[in-house]
Amino acid sequence: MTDNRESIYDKIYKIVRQIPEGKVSTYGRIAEIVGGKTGARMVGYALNHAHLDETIPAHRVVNRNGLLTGKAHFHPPELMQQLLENEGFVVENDKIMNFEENLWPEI
DNA sequence: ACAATGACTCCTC
DNA sequence: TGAGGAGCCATTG
Repeated sequence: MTDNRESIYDKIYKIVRQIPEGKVSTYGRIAEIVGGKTGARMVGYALNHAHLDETIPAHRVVNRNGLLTGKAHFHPPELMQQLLENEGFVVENDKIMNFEENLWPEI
């Protein structure tokens, strides 16, 4: 927010935007990439503001279980699952089944 | 400055 | 196996 370096949100947005199509990532993973003291909660908090930016594929970010925890914040909530399924993901019971195979970044 | 909240994660029962 | 509580960092009132 302040002019101090890039806010953690800026970093998080950058990372999320770098997620290639057909891939997904987790909050904790992004937090690790961002480094610093940023925690998984901050990633989710940042994405909460991200919904204002269409360039941020927030639907590709799920919790470590692959569960669509943030689907309720979409317009409509089903949009998240739709987008994921549209990219070739198998979403069942609000959970991505093959997210581990398409997890990003590649370890 | 303090307390409360949140799209998380981990540990324990 | 499933449910509950604590820890975690940053933002907001």
